[in-house]
Amino acid sequence: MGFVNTPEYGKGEDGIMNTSLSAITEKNRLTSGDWQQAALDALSEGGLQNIAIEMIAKRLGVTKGSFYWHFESRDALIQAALELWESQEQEQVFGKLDALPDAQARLTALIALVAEELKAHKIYSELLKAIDHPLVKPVLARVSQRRIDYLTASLRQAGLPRKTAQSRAILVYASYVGFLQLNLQLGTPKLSHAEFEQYVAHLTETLIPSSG
Amino acid sequence: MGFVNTPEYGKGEDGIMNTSLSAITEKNRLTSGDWQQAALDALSEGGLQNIAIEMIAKRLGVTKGSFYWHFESRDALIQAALELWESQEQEQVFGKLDALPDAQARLTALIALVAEELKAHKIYSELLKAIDHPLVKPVLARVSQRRIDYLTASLRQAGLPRKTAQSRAILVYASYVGFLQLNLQLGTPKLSHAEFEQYVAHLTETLIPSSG
DNA sequence: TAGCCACCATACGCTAAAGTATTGACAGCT
DNA sequence: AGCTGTCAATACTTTAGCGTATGGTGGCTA
Repeated sequence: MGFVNTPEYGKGEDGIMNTSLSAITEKNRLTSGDWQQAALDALSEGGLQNIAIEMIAKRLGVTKGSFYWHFESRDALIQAALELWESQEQEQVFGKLDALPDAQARLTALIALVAEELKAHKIYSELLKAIDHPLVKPVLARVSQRRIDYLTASLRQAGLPRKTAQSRAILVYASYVGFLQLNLQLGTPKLSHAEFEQYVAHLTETLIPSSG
Repeated sequence: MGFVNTPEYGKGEDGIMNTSLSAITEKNRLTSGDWQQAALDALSEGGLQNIAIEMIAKRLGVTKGSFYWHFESRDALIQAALELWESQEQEQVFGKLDALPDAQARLTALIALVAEELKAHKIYSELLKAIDHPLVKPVLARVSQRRIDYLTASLRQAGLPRKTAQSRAILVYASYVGFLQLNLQLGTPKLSHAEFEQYVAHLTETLIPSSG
């Protein structure tokens, strides 16, 4: 159950004590999990290039010497952090929605979930900008595909025919990605709270099939 | 009418001979316009970080020594290239559409225009990924806002009430941006030609008001 | 034809950031 | 107490890319 179960980045045995994630582990000694979480924090703040070892080291209160004990290279850290994100991702996003049995409720809940906590999607947005990196691309492709598939299934359950559901799922997801880039990254167009609410309402009306 | 009319990057007088753009100017000597165009090419291929002086110099058959005669710095090149792009942009995208008087025809033509030549949007897509750069952000904000405004106006002309048109414009443009990132950059979802056609048709039906 | 000026080459300096080598400290086990 | 393994500090090397300093060449004008 440790975070480092592939032999590439962890040099030690990693046998027992690798269970805590956030909040630096007891006794000031770090685990690779601490580095992964710190890397994700840095990523969400300043993009992939902000995953800089000396900078994260300073933030963790140590130096590079520590880092290169836990990881083989910067790429290894990135890869491990992405794996962590992908798993956290899957729990958080899908875990909440699978509870709802009704497809329409699930779809509107999904939109609300995105609308409410935009900041939680910063990492996805940053990864999108770093898509050129060979380690990022496959992760993002998997996550995006999973989400689109999930959307497609929900739309079908909501009554759309197969082909329509496929196109609609892409449309919904593309509008999500685009809005993320436009509003979160670019800040354009600037929307007041009311305008934002109105946009969300319009989006729901236009793209989510109403019960019928 | 030269490309360098702000005194920052051109050191010479630039008085007369700055008229040609692509296809390196006569006699193997370069103009700042050649550098700008080469920078845009590099940008569309490998992103902003691919605007690397020595690399472009090699591609143009010269060395850095040439570059720093024409420009003060790398940032000056980026800025000049972005200005060039923004003006080219405005002609190409809006020039074609303004010819059509009917709003609906304009909207469907717009979608077709995007669907046909995706590669022409590579630069926009790359700039979106480089949004953190202080020189990129304002340009992209201007361009995006102009397009959204244009969309809003067209949607109003097509019969949508004001508030609806505003939300719809954002929705359409967000779906454009998102699809760009997903398909152009990520390659997900992979669509066959038929599926792509179907998606475009679905998008038109769903988001563009039909004459009535 | 002398010479200036636009354009370019060459060689160098500088910095940020990754990665390496070596040594050190502390904790737990024997 | 002494060993050993785990985690970390320090100092170093390396690389990429921007920027600078300076000198060279070919065409245009006086």
